[in-house]
Amino acid sequence: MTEARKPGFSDCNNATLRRAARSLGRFYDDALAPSGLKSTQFGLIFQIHVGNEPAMGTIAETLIMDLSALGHTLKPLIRDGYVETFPDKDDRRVKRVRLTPQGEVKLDEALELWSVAQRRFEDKAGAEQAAKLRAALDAVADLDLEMPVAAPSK
Amino acid sequence: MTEARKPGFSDCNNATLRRAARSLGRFYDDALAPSGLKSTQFGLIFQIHVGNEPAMGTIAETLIMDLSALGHTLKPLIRDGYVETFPDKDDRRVKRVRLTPQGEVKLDEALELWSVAQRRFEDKAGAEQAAKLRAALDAVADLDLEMPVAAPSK
DNA sequence: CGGCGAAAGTGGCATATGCCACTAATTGAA
DNA sequence: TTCAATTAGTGGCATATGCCACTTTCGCCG
Repeated sequence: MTEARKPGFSDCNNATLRRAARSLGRFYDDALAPSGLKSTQFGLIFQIHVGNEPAMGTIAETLIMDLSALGHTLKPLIRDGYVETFPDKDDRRVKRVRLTPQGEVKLDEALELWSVAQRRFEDKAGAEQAAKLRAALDAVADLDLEMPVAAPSK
Repeated sequence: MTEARKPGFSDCNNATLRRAARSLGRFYDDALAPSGLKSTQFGLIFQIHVGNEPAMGTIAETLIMDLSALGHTLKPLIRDGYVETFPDKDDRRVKRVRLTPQGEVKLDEALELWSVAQRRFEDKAGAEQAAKLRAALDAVADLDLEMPVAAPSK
């Protein structure tokens, strides 16, 4: 095969996804910059806001992220006073999370900025296209891709 | 408005994209684990491989990533002997990148693993759907979203 | 009731990414 | 030729994410 027919890099779903994520991430980050929040922090704060004082594990599951990663990501937000945690009443292993009043204020502030970016994106990409893209992404995120276990052994 | 009608979090294109990226990233990472490479490193190595001893700036542009981020990401690969850099003949500011023989070997090894994951993904998601998704993601990545400058001042 | 295995987090370590301030090399214009 | 503006990278600093090894709690079973 000629040099041109390698397995095809741009065919990698993951690479393509990450590339787009970097691109879009910068755009939303720029838009949110005035609030001092990164687009990831905004997303996390929003999730906490809509959740009912969610447990860390619940948030991690919803956002499909590693629990420890969530813990790390939460730190700067706690440090800056936007978020606070408290132990679950019935299960001391569980740590619940909620926004502080300042966190709520900051969220409102960020939402303003976010909606501008969101609107601009939808304008450029087409609201319908955007909706389809999100649906496709959600479908991908929820796929059960687990590689079949080599040998179920026994 | 009722609690149910907030601007809609899952409507955030960026958040949805990141969530999917985390999900898919883990899948590809798992698949590539035996090679010792992360999916991101694999993508980067592949890009270097197909490029013609590309300059760092060129790679960064292609992958839509920050130049400094690329530099950081390259370090472990250089440390492990998969990649090496050398100054451009005509412009000493430019640093070109290429795979070492070991890097080529590692790439081949990773490609085997990658194709298994890729195939599995396409099976689950549908090759056609996957192709459409990649096209949509590329379109998003290449959108010119720059926020219109507030005031061109002077 | 004692102990074992599961569940939920934490901390440490490593990579992924960005931004900013700086340095080195070039280029273009006076 | 000389110097200001531009271009390509580097290093430092901070967040984003993951995995792994533990520690603390629970839940359950004998």
